[in-house]
Amino acid sequence: MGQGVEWAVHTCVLLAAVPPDRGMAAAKLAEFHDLPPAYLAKQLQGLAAAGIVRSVPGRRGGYRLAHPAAEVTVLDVVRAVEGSAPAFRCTEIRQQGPAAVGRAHYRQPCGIARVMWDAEAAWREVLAATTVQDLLVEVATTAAPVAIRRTTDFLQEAAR
Amino acid sequence: MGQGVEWAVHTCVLLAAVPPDRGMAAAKLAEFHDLPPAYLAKQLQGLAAAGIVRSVPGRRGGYRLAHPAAEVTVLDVVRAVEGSAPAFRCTEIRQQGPAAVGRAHYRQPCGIARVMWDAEAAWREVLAATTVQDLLVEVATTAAPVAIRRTTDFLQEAAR
DNA sequence: CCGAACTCGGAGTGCGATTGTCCGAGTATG
DNA sequence: CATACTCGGACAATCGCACTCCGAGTTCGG
Repeated sequence: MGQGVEWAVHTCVLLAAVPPDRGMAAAKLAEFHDLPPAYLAKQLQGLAAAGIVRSVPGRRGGYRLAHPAAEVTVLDVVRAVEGSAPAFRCTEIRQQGPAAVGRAHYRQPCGIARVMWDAEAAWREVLAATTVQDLLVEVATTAAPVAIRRTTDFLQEAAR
Repeated sequence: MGQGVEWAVHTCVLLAAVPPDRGMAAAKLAEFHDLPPAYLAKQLQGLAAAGIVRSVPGRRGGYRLAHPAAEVTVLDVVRAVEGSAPAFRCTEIRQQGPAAVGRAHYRQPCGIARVMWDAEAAWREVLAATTVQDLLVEVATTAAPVAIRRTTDFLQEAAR
């Protein structure tokens, strides 16, 4: 799993904490987590292309969530960054070798692939059950008061 | 996900089809699925190191399953080849940046990491629910009779 | 109306992991 | 005891990820 996933989810949670009609520049988003600004920008491009965030160009531009935080699941963010291709690729090696028979005889998909795909479906189901809103609420209720204060201070300074 | 996973699982299912006190050479295992012999040998080394298969050196040596096929889960095979490290690595970026506070304030693990790890746990659970024996039975009951015949012919010729 | 500064967007680069290959050490056989 | 066949680990090529930089576009201030 790529490193960018962690950054993207954290960034979306941060964006969920700014007022819905405000945005934040990519450089500020990177500064909040001390990340390489240029590379986070690349991830944000992926999020924008997937419709998770909306980019606003210009002098006071930046990024903002394209939809309410309660409607954005963790799965959406992961798929935007990592792509939606299944992790397991079945190359149908059962159709190769001395025991292979005509292609028409393999009507059902390979049992191994089915198990792998079922596992990935269970994985996606868990990720789809949690929204960015849920994550924000959890942080807001469990984080130390000092950390919350510093975050609000940062938001007041950096939000547009 | 690595390509070797598919090869390893298919190979274990094939090994489950040979009599328990017999084995098969790596070259023959590769020939059955038309795979690069040297690279499959590498995967088999991983399986042997993890205790999934047992290697027999010498003139009439080869590989055989180290345990009954009903006791080997797909998860075991995947972890032997891909490693048991979690796909998602939490680098604790919440502890970096201007809003970070002392390390002692982060008692609970990061909520994002928890969701990711829950998803991976669900993934592993599905993979652990299917054994190599299950896969072999499914192939034996659903494959075309011609394919089964060719497989048994191959086994009689290649098994040791 | 115009200049300027700041924003996003895509093209370009280095590195680590995976893929793939080879030859040597070891063992049961005849 | 010689041999032929096996596994085992050491050795390159390829691909995707991590990272950076500069140009196009837009809004703000004068």
